[in-house]
Amino acid sequence: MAEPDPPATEPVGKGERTKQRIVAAALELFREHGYEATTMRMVAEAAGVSLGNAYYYFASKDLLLQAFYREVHEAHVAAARAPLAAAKTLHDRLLAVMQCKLAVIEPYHRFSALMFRSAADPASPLNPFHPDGADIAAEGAALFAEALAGSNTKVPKDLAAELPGLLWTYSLGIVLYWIHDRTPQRQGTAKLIERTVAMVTTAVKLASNPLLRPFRKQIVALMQELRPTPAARD
Amino acid sequence: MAEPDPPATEPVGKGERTKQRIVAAALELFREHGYEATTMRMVAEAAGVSLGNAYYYFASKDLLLQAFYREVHEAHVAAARAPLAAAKTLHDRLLAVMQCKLAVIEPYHRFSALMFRSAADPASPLNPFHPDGADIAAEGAALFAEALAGSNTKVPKDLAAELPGLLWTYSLGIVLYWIHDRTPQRQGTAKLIERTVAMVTTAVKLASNPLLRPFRKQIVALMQELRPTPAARD
DNA sequence: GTCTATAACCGGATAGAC
DNA sequence: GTCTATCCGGTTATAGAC
Repeated sequence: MAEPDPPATEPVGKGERTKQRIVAAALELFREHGYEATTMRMVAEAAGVSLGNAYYYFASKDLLLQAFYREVHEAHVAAARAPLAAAKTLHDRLLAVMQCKLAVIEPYHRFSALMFRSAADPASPLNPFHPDGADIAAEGAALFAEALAGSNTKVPKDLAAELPGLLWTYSLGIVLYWIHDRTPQRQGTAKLIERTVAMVTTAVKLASNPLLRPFRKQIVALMQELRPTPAARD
Repeated sequence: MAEPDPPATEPVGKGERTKQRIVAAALELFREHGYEATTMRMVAEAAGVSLGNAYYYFASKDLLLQAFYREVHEAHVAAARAPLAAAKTLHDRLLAVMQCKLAVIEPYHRFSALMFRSAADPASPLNPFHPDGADIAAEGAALFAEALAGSNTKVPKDLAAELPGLLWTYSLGIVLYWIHDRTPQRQGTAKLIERTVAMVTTAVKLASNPLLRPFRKQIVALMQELRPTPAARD
């Protein structure tokens, strides 16, 4: 305990290890007891630090969730890799991405409800529309861009620029439904994904039809208008 | 104070008045300080009751929000009456309903953020998908049904049954955007309403087109499938 | 049995010493 | 960077008043 203990394989900053311990303890406890039932005191104890020290690293309980959020996203990207490589049609590729999402988040169903509660708060960095979460949003859209790019379905150029973002928003809606889904094995959400992916595919194919051009233009114009999100204060 | 005080004009139960006072005090404080900054102790004091007494009537702070929720809905219905009577086209009628909504909720913008935070929690009775709130959902849909009924736009029969509910969901989405809207006078949301109402109107008109029949059927089938919401436990 | 009040409890968050 | 000691506010237990 008294040795200097030089940094061997870990060139990380001083308390970086402590931070990791706290995150690990929190995720473990969240998984086991859910978000609400896990107190900061429990996290601190499990991580072997004091309550105040835990707050030194994470200014709020919500902030601990951000770590979770990122972990889930990375797991989703990883899980989707193989199915995406196998699926060729747009329908199958979208279905693969959504089904992977569902599989990845399932273990957290209980505690995701509370996570979402925080995510809906505009002041929370967990909120999908919050600037701090912009990178996660962009990465989420990127996954859908990949799903689109690998398919043989033709997408009108104007829509192609907006579609990944639209699909990411769609996936948030599915997650919202999933949170409230109390059917066994989340069958309701599974069904919903099947149905809506089919609808999305139909819609994308219809989008090339000249009849729908005005409608498509409306959507694209709206999306472009919404993009910049000037972060004026209240 | 010692008189029996027979019920003159108020046949209300004993503590009904107290309850009213608490709600009134809470709404006032919410409007002024926002939800989070308003403590139950403040509410109790403003209502002239003890903290414990406030909890006797409202088991949680969230429950006070339910009262607010209903008040807002009734104000919305009232505010929409005149504009609805004046507007003839579907576009104008939807726009009227949405603009009234926006006007009615504007004074609560600051505290609605927190309200939504609660509303997103599946366990909260504020949640739009929660059975306890089913009546509010139904009334919300009814308002859109009225907007549809009074217009001269033709809606395919299968879709007509689902459209009010769809439009109510749409309005929830607009509110979600509004909560995050930091533009002056909520211009962003106003613009969004204009744009999306135009799109919705376009979509409803297109829905009669034979080309879109399969897509329409998909939507209707999905809506019907989602309806029963069996409330199985986790 | 209906209502009201006081005194805790608990957990998120903070202040300030070391 | 880490701790201890508090604060603060939602919530609950419980005792009594009408």
